[in-house]
Amino acid sequence: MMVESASETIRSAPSGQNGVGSISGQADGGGGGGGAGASGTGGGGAGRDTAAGADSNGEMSPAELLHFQQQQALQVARQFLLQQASGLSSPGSNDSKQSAVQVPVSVAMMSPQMLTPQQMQQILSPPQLQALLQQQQALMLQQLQEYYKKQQEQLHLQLLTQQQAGKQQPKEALGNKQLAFQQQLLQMQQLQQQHLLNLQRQGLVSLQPSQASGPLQTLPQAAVCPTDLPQLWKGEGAPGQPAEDSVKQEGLDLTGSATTATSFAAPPKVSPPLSHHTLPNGQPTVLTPRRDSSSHEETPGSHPLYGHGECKWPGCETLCEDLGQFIKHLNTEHALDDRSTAQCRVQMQVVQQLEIQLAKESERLQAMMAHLHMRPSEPKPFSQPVTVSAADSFPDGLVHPPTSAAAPVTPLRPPGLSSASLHSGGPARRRSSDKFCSPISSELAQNHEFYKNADVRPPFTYASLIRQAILETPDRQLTLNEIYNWFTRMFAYFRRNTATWKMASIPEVTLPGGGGSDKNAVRHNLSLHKCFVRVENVKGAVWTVDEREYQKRRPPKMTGSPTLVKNMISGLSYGALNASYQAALAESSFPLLNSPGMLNPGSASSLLPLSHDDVGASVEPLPSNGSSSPPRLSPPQYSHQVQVKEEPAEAEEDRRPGPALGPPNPSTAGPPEDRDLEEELPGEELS
DNA sequence: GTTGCCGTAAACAACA
DNA sequence: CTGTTGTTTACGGCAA
Repeated sequence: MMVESASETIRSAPSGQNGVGSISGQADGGGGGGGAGASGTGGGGAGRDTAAGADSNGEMSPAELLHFQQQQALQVARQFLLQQASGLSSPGSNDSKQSAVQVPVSVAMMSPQMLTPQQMQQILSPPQLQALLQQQQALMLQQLQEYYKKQQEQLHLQLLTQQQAGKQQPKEALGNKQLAFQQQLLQMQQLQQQHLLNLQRQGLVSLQPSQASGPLQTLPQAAVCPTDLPQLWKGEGAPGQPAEDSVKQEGLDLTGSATTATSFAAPPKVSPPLSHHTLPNGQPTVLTPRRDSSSHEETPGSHPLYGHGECKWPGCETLCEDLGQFIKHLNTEHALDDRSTAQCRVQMQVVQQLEIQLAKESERLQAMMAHLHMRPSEPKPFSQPVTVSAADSFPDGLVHPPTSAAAPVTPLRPPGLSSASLHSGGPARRRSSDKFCSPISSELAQNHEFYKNADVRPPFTYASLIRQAILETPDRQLTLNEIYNWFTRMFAYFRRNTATWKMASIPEVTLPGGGGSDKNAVRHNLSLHKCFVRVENVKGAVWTVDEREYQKRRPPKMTGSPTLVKNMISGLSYGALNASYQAALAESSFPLLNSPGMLNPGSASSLLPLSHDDVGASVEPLPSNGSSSPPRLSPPQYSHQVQVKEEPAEAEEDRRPGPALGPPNPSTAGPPEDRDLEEELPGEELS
């Protein structure tokens, strides 16, 4: 998995698809520099030393040489560890801050300021988290690229030297060297294990049986002990390095014999290719358990590094027909060698960096929420946690369209949106917001730019959006195609899916995440909801909105429970509402809102609709006024105009939109059904 | 556990 | 024949 995700991320990153971009963007700037610098420092230094050593090696006695080389190896490894610990290597935008992180991430993660696991979970949905991780991973990988290469060079140099110089005891030399490395790796492993454990404890990482199969699971207690190492190596299980096998076996099967370290040290060279069944489980250790979640952990016959028929080792996408073949591939191509170990290290760093980043972002989110007076642990925010991207979007309270970052897919969170409303676009989503707290019109107005540029799925239902589209037009009517256009024009999200948008029929580029035809969804909604009325126009058929019907839809909740409405409208609701809205309210000090009348559900509903465009249904009143940014009228004025204009207009227009000839709007007149609304709306509105 | 809403997918028909 | 527009049904997820 990791591999795959990494590679994917990298690929996608450039294309600028994800919102996470925001993060990455930041990271890039600072991170790049930081990372490079760090790597340079560590790797460079080591490299030099190594080189020097190699040169002089020729004249040393075998014994000396060996010793020397061992020292070098240790040094390199130490440097690496050092970097890890100090966070020097970390690239991220946060170098400066990161430097502060001198402790293993795990420790950092545990800092008090951190959100609780639950909170984190709420904030970051698995997919989002994953996306974030992937993004970060990509970044990290890139940034670590240099370091990695240097390390590689060094290692190769060493190897060459060894082979040349120590023909007599090549194996021994190698063995020693490996031993040294292994020891270092062991240390790193320990760090990592601690990490995982910490994460696990925090609930950030849920180790799945299969994933954890490795050390953590099998040898919980041993997690921190050498045993893990083997596994790390085992994965790469090299034909050339049998030791692993044995080691692995030991590690896995024998619960944790501390001896492992030694054990593998001893045999470093022989290798019984693992055939193994063990392999499947073993690998994982290394990295982020989470990522894999997508695939096969559950299947016993699966392997964390194998999925979709291909090897997921970082940078390797070799196709393997079956697990057996894959294992073979794993053992040959990703054996325990310098390259593999280096990759492991890189991966570890990636994970660590991600963890650090996650911690930071979480913290940021918390601060943001605190600032917005939102309850950190929102009532179960929506199943969709927000991508925490970032902070970027925030400071000014204005939308920061991801410009340079290329409108990353991600989610910069629209300033005005509550975390709830944002969702990263997975298939199933809940537009909770449109249920009551967010008036599309104002919301859109506020975040117009944001939605236009950020690939974020708007937190509104299709129905709401369609309605919005229609109401935005002077005539209050649109053809299907115009509606489509509106969607694509207004939302980067739909634009992105243009291909699918066009129609399912066009196989074209079916975006992976994108999925199906939103067009179909639009059509479906138009047909399905009574509130959308098709009118035969001169030009053809156009769609209009039957406001009553539309309101009728949701009100059930609102009207149904006056108390609810009341609450929402009243101060209580404020708390729940968006900070931005609140702010808007405060600013505009909309009289109506404060007026007792607002408490009355009926009045509320009447007002709402008035507000500009969407106001929909429910309790959007709040936002409607102040927030509606588009036309900058003074709140009162604006609202007034709207009211007067819209309501009546709607009533009439809806029924027979403009030129509508034979307005098939039966619904309008229908008194019985609309009672609640009709009674309330008309009267109040007009009044 | 039920219900309602929503999103998605898909089959189909009518029409240009 | 193909593509678009509409309608309808089914299914799953989620929240109340």
